[in-house]
Amino acid sequence: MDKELLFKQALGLQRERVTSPRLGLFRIMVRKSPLTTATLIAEAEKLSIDQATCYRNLALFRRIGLISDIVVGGRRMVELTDSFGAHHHHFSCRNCGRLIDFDSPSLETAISAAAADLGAIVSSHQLEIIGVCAQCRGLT
Amino acid sequence: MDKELLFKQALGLQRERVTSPRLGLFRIMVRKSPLTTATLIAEAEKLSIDQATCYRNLALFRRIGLISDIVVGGRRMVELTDSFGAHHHHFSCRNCGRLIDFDSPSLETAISAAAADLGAIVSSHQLEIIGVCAQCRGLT
DNA sequence: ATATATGCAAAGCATTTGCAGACTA
DNA sequence: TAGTCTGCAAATGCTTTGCATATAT
Repeated sequence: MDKELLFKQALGLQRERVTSPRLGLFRIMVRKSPLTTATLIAEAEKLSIDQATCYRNLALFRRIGLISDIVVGGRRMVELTDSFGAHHHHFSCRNCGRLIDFDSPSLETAISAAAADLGAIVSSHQLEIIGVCAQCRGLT
Repeated sequence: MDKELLFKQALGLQRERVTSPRLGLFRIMVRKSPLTTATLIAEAEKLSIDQATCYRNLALFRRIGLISDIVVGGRRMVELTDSFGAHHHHFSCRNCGRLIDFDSPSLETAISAAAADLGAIVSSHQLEIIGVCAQCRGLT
């Protein structure tokens, strides 16, 4: 369950090298996922990691399934896949912009059922709900 | 139920003008939604609509809720919102790249329930399932 | 008639690429 | 050591903006 170990193993399995910039980028992501490329690049710069290296490794991480691209609250972001955290979905508040992670077993069931209806096999899925959060509704 | 009429009304309600480039862009979208900005710009060019006009109107359409940004099959796209078609979700086949629209009442129920658990009100939601389609599985 | 939208061209960001040196396995 | 990865800098691509003219209401 050690994320960095999983990360190194994932690279190893693909015959990809474990380098210090790669580890640095991964740590930033663990800390900030989901994040924009701009944020990643800004954080990476503090560690003297070049932006070309950021983009090259984003492509690599994507290729080997470590991250996925999502749109939350209308902004493009990159997020570590479920391998590095509990599976979850996003609720995005259109009033305060807050992002809330959540999960629901019955939702998962419904998703599997929908895919089964199509005769398809699911490898992953992502859901975003946009609305107004409890706090903004004054329920808190 | 005439889409163009709805479109004109939506603009009118916001005190936005109905212009020929706007109508042209809308028609392209009705025909190709979901599409990439690159596709939109390419189609628009055939109608002598400038790319600056594309971007300015994409921003407008987004602002008044006519389109939304999604990521399908790892590609950023723009899609007409439910006002202009039946509500649906996307299934994207990782093998053949095919995009299948689907909807499922029990899924909708599960989504509402999940939001209710958060104390939130839903204004919209979007789901993408990635997997292998029936045809690629040889079930067809 | 008046305010807004458009096309064109230029500016501003974001992303990718070429290359020589640094580093992993 | 051999082959890959990195930083740097330049190139490319995507999106936004300024301005004079055209257009919708």
